[in-house]
Amino acid sequence: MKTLKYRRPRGTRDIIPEEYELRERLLEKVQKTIRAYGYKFIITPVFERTELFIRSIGDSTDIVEKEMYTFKDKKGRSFTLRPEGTAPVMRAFLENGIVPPAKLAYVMNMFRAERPQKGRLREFWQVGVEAIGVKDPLVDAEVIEMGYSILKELGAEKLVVLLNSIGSIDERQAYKKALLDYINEKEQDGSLDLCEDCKRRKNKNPLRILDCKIDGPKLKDAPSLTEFLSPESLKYFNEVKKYLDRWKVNYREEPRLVRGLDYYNHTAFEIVSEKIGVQDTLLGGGRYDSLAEDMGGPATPAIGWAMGLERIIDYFYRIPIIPGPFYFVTTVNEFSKGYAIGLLKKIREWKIPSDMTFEPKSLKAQMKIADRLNAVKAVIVGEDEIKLQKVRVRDLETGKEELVPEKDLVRIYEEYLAERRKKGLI
RNA sequence: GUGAGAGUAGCUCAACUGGCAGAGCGCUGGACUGUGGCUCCAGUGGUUGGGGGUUCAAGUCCCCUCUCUCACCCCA
Repeated sequence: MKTLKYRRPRGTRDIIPEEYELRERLLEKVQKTIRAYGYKFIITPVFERTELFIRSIGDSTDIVEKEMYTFKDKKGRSFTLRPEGTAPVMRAFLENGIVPPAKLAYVMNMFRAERPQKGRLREFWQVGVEAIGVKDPLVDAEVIEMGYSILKELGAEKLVVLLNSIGSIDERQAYKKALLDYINEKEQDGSLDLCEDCKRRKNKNPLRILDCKIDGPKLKDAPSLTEFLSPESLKYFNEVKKYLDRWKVNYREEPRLVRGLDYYNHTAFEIVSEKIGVQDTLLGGGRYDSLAEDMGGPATPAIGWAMGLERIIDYFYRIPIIPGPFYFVTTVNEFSKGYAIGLLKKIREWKIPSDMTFEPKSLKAQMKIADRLNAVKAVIVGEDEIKLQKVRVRDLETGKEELVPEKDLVRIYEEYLAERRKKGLI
């Protein structure tokens, strides 16, 4: 390849027409469903005060420690390209005085400076929902069920909801301490030697040690998080499951499922597809009842999830054929071309997608372009047609031609639309 | 951030142990002077990702760098 001067930054993607079209369709479907559950869409700024993310996500999380795109403005204030949507949406909810209960949804791009791999980019798009202001097992179940339904509608296969309750912050704190005590004790009597990763996890996120491929199995008789949940937490969790059963959501309890971000409590979940590779989480979320208060707002319970658009697109969507102009106007010489540009303008005033070539080209070459663009009809304007005050309309699929007066172009277009509608193609 | 593999025409990929950079598809034109898709013919196409080194000679070997892929960490 010729060496270009500029290439896109690592881990980013250009959304070229094929993928753009595909996204539009996919998002249309997703947004329709989300609205059916009573959500309203919002957009927040791409960057926020760095502090917002550090305080809400947690300063010892990977996101904050090594993945944020942070920069300073001219006055030395620190800003960060959003690495996730929940904190900004909650901030917007509070700042705009939106009245709870509120169901907010978004389609926004996120930025994390990770090493890219399949299904993991530095700039990526998420569809997310946040149900703010209600604490009831029904909401938890509804949010999860909606995510599950959306993925199913999109054609994702072998879906499983992984479900857990990580308790209140206090309960989790108590458990963390018990787990660490247990581990420290075993390390001291020499019966346990943690791997390098887990030594690091001890300080950062000890709950993850249970999930470690090396050390996890060694901790079979460690205390379990469930033992530390209060009767209320357990009851709440059981009710969530009850509703999920009722709505026939395929879930599996996953006691080792924990959330990386600090603001989560109680219900935590992921939806994975067992059909795809290592990055199999299509959607992840949980409850975060203390976030609003942490940000200086009134105590407001909330729950939500985010879904990675690229992962869906990569695995479940095929490239669609992009529709071209409806009419492609072709000419045979300079005279007919002069006539045709007038006709083209008229067609466009009728708001019918249309185009033609301006460079002098043979009719054959023009037809070829029409075909390549996926045009529906070629409109041939030749001297014979002009003499008859008509145009020749050639159907590019069937090859059938008809000689009609100009204004029939509107009728032909409308008939085509009606036909497509009848077939449910629009 | 750690580890491994890869990068050759617009795209998909060839080129034996270092020895003239190729094919298919695409694109342009023609066969068919006003008719696309099928077929046939011709043409177009490259600093072999970039930089440096070894060598008579480097796509091929060595070093650096960029990007992609896979895995780890972690996550959507």
